[in-house]
Amino acid sequence: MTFRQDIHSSGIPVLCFPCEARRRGVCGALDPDNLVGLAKTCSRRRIESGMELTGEAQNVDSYSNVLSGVVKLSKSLSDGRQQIVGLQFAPDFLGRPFKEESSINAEAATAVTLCSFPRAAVERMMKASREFEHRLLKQTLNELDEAREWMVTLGRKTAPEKVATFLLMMARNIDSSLDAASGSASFDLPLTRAEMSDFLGITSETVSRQLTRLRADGVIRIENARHVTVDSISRLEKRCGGGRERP
Amino acid sequence: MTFRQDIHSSGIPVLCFPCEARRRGVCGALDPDNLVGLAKTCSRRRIESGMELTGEAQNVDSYSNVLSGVVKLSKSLSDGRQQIVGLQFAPDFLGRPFKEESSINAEAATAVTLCSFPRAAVERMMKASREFEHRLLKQTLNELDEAREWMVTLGRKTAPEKVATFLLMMARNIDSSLDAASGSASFDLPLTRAEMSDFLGITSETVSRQLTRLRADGVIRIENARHVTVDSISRLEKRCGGGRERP
DNA sequence: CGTGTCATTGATCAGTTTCAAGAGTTGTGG
DNA sequence: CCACAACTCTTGAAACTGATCAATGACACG
Repeated sequence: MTFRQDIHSSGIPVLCFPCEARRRGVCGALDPDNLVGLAKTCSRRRIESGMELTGEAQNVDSYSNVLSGVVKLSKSLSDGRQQIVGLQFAPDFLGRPFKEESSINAEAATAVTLCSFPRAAVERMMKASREFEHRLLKQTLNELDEAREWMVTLGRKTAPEKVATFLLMMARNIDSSLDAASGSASFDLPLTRAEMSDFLGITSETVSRQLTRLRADGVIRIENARHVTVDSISRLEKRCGGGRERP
Repeated sequence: MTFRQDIHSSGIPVLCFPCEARRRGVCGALDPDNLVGLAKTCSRRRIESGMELTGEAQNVDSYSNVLSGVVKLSKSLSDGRQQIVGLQFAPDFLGRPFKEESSINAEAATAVTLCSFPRAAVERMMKASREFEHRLLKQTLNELDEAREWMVTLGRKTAPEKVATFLLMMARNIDSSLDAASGSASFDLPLTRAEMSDFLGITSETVSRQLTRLRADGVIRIENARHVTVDSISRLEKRCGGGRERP
């Protein structure tokens, strides 16, 4: 893979200049020098939906930034039962530092663009830039918060609430309609019914039934099984089963 | 709270010398100078079972190391449903850095000893010692792994498997019998049936029934509702519903 | 225009919850 | 030291939610 390594007048590699990971991701931690060093080793890859990025119990030889698309992280039991334990959107950092092998499965849920770095380069960067490690810590803490939030959904919510919670999460993460605070959202689901069921800890039939119910109740519109429109986010929120304690 | 601030010949505060957090926790990151600085601000506290350490949506004004006992982290929905999202054992670091207020509830599940530091002191230490932040990152990554592992239990395991998985986790964390690899374990449950149910996403009645079943099947012995003995860990493992993919 | 994958819908079934009652424990005060 | 109160735990029966099994429908692709 070849790309221009010209240095922009600001000292930032052209490849990195428009990159989301520089603004909001871990690369924002790097000064131009470090960024140039890392950019030399990186490779941009487009990955088709359904491709496996890292298998469970597989060696980790690279880390990546998610530049577009959705990556699903999953774990499975030996009898085939599967649980999706997280979704990553741009500009999340993908990979588990400080461990020889991954304990989770990473797979492209949609078409995905990654900016990948060899393991060694990331480890060098982690040593070189304190801010880099700091950002990693912050992202990890956020992921931990999200994981725990999801544990409440998995352990304590009913099937209708689970599906509503998922839709709300999607509306907040990948709403393609421009009007942010308009109270409505419209988006393509990045997951199949079966994947949603693995995320929510229910069956795909139940997911389907609950979506049908939400449509019948006028909470959502389903254009073509993949595309969903939520006219009133607040109505959807009411179906998520109450948030934090103390109103 | 007063304590001797004498400096041991090694330069390590006497209070810290025997401390588990120095050997395996975040304090191990600190050189004697930093350790002395931090020790000046710390206070050792004994907390009775059931006391709340940090409420949801409450300001975080201190961080702690868990020195003994078990701390339970939970989240709850507005209608009272509760989910325990993690347990912390010695010498875990307790608290959520970089956030004004906690989004989870921390409560002493058993009697607990803490070594608490004012927020500012920890933040100073995080700036002063790179290794300190590094250890925090490592612990956070481990907690994330554990949270995701638990998501599989919550989302994809049956009630019998959930209870077995919980017992196995306890056997590994707080086995009081000395013989480590003997294949047996004996311990006091740190949680009531109701708390176990909130951890496992089932009802306390179901927990009770499953424990009864495990006892009837000879997998565990129940001495007094709180104390459990597992004679064969491997038999217990078989009831956890299969671990990782690919045997 | 098959063929295969994914989604919907229906009917039945099983596991878990709910409701209810009783058995064990623990602590308190007479 | 015993009796009573307050819990926690166990057990049973009925009710329900969500799973399973099965058939059909929708859509994309060769």
